[in-house]
Amino acid sequence: MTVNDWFVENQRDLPWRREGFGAWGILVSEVMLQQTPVVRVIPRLEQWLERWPTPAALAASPPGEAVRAWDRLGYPRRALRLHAAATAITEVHGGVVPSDVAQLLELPGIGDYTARAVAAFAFGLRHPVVDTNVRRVVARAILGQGEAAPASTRRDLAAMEALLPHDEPAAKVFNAGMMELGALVCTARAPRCGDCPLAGSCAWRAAGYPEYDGPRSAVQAKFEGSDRQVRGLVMAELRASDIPVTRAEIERLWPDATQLARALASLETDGLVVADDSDAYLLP
DNA sequence: GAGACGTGGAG
DNA sequence: TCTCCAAGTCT
Repeated sequence: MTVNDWFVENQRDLPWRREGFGAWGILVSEVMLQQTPVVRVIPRLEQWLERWPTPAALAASPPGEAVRAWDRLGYPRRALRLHAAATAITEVHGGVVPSDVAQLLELPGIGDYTARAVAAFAFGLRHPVVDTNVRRVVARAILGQGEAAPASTRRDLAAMEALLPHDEPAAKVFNAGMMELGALVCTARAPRCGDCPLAGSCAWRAAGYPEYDGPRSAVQAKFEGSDRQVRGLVMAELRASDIPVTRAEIERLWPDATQLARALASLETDGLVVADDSDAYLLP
């Protein structure tokens, strides 16, 4: 069976796939989905779009409100960048999400994946879309490897380009289908090869599922005790407060004063936190 | 290219 | 309990 046929039959009913969802909604969904599971994105996305149905609406709110509404999706710099992207769309593109990949890449927080995802899914343009799912499916089905090598934009885009149907609508379905296949069937942990439309032609399966022996991506640093954890605690405190939080209150969040100061300073550098004139802290 | 950057669910 | 992983981006 082809990936496209499989997708038409087996795709999930996700909000951003609904007819007429809109480029802005798709852009927001793609940013929220960066490193964050679908199930956690859906409720937050719907609240977000109800409050900010257009880029101009978001741009008209303070950036801190975007950070607050981001809630616990993680990587709150994404919220700040999404706000900055909304501002750029409003001021530079007349409030209309651009369809051009190069223009999308100019927007804060929009990288190689998201730019092409928006161009392909919101505008139906034929661009290879490569995320972690696609890289894994290609690694297995085409290259015969159990895992994808560390990401390489040039190589990954070329590999997907070679597989992409020439026809524009078919290309859009194929992009979505490869991602969906990786998300539902060709999963990282325990792939369900019995349900895979590519089982008959899969190079990895044909080779007897050899163990992956290539270069591996770096293992994510331990979270417990990290600056990331401290930053997360500070941000949760600020999100929960309508008024500036005093330095003393923040210092109660973490026993290591040096590490806390470092985390707080990095949050200020990122623009996620602002200090007022009485050494209290708040969202921008 | 390596490393930083949140959060929470699954096995 | 602990490791892995989830539609990446930026420096």
